[in-house]
Amino acid sequence: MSGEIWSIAVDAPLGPLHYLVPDGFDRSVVGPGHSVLVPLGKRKVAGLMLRKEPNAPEGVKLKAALQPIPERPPLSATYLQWLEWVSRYYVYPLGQTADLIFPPLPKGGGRRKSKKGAVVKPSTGQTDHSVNLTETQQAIVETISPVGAQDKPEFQTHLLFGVTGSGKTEVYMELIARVTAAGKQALVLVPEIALTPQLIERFARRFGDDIAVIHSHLTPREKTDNWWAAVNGEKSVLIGARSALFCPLPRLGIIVIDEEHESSFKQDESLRYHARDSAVMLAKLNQIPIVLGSATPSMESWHNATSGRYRLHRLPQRAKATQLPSVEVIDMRATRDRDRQLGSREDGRPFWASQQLLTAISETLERKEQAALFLNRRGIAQSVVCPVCGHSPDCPNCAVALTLHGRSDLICHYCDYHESLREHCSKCHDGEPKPLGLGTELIERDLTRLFPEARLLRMDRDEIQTREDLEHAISAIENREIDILVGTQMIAKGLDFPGLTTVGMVMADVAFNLPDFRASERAFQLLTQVAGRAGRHLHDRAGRVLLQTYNPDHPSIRFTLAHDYEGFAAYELEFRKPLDYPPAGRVAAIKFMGPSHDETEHAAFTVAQMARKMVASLEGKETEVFVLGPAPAPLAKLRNQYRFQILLKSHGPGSPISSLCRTLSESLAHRISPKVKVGFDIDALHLL
DNA sequence: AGCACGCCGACT
DNA sequence: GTCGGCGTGCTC
Repeated sequence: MSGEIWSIAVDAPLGPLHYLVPDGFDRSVVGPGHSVLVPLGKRKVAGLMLRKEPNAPEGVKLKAALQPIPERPPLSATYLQWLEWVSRYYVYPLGQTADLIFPPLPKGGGRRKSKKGAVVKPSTGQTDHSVNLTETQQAIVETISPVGAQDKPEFQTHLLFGVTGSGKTEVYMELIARVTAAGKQALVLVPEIALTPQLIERFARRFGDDIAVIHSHLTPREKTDNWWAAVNGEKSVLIGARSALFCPLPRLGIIVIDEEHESSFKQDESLRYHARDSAVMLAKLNQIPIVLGSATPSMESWHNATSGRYRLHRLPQRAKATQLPSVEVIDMRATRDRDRQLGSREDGRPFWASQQLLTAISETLERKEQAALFLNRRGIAQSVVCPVCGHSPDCPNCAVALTLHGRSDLICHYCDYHESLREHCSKCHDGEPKPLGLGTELIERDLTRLFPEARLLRMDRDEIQTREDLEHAISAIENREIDILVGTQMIAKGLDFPGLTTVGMVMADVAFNLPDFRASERAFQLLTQVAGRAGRHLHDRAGRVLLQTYNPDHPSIRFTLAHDYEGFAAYELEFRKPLDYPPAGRVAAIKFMGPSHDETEHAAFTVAQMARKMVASLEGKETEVFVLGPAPAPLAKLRNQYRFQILLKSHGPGSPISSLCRTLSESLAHRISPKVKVGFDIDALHLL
């Protein structure tokens, strides 16, 4: 059989393989970026054609490609190049990386009684094209995308820095309008949790049904329909969570990443890509602008913006005439000491609540406004502890304590293992286990007692499990059917309720007491975000935010109090620099997972040794790289899998770590037990 | 990742 | 005897 030899990326954890594309193949479907079905061993898998090769590697008998895959549209050279970058940089097989770019189902297959074309519920009234930008907003739009520039666009990363309510979305929409008017498409990525009906409705008011939406709560069919609507150019605006980045848009003209600091843009399994960073590369390859927006930019983006790599745009204050909320710090050490002196709390006040917080809630209720209490932990108690022997029941599958829910349900927050709380300690059979710590459920229970007349709603993963749950909750709050809201992260992000004027952070310490170098950054972001929920629609006065903490002097608290992001960033960057933490240096984690503790640990030691040897041989030639560990992962055991990790840290910029990991992954094949799974986490977000 | 092959234990 | 467990090895 005669034909051309092509290297083809196959859907398997392998590098590209060579295949014969027979002469009889339809020439119109042969070329880089086209998908073909190829034989691999005894099975048939999808393959992506990369390039024509002059000859086959020695000692292999070429197989012939079987047939084209019409359900997979051909990828442009740009998307192909981008996929190759993603695959190389994040050290993940190209064929499996490429698999993410195609829809979950074939086009139109299994046609159902679906509302044809109704990709987005058309918004109620008319679309509203009236534009009322402030002068600052207008100036920013002009700088990023002057009228007419859509025809000769240039690559530039813009950081749009502005507090909640400063009007970032208006800027996005005006930029997008210019791009779509020029016949191009816009990609908008938002964190999954922020992809609310309200947000979609906002875009729908401006762009009508020229919108496609992709998020994880769609059925595969809906996802496929939206995917095609964007890929065949029917829709000009694609709004989606992280994975929408992999939707190959034919006329991409601008990318927007809202809340760019959100850690959910990083996928933390299989292909561990960062959607923001990968999007910047996609924009660069397309030579188009990309806009990152945040009220609390990541240290990486802030560093890039202040060093001139990105262009910084400030939206100074709230666009409407509302004030920033007033933030008060409540030193819980004083509350605790007073409680101890009194011996007991005769007023029935729960240990987690200061008098100031309870008073603020009462006042809010009297004004018929809404209050929200935030705590980043579900359940009644963090754990239960035996007062006699100190034992806490822990999960048999994971290395964590069980969390108390309700009266007597002990639940593992990682694998969902359940057991009942025994009356007596299962270890010493003597003491009666007592709850330790607190969670949203306890707060709700105490509030029910303290404010019996108030209507309470708890929003956390136990209560809100589906998108419908979320929508119901949101509309209940909007319709003022709720007086006090208690919740986790879920209520901190993107929600905007006119009646919400008072926000309490029950224990700010939960965020920054984690032993991770990003803990301060995350705490500052969270505190600022939570604070931003209060009084967004008040005109006569400021909303009120109360932060309860045992560390009132912590920098995250101090700078939140002063609404001073830039001060915080300067402080934080100065702290990281001497330690080579990002953005001063780069980090990566090599993760090991296996059913046997010893084998997993051994594999990690073997790879660490290989890495050290490689680093030594690079000495002087490249940027310095440090190999740390291996050490047990923060969650040393998860779902009966033991976990170890090696950390790599490099001094200065550049990406020697990624290429080091690539070399490692190629030479690692037969040197460690096949039972141990190895994953590379380039630019890892969670080190500890 | 699949899917083979292959070498051991325990079942009608 | 052979059915089936999963260790090991390969896929152009």
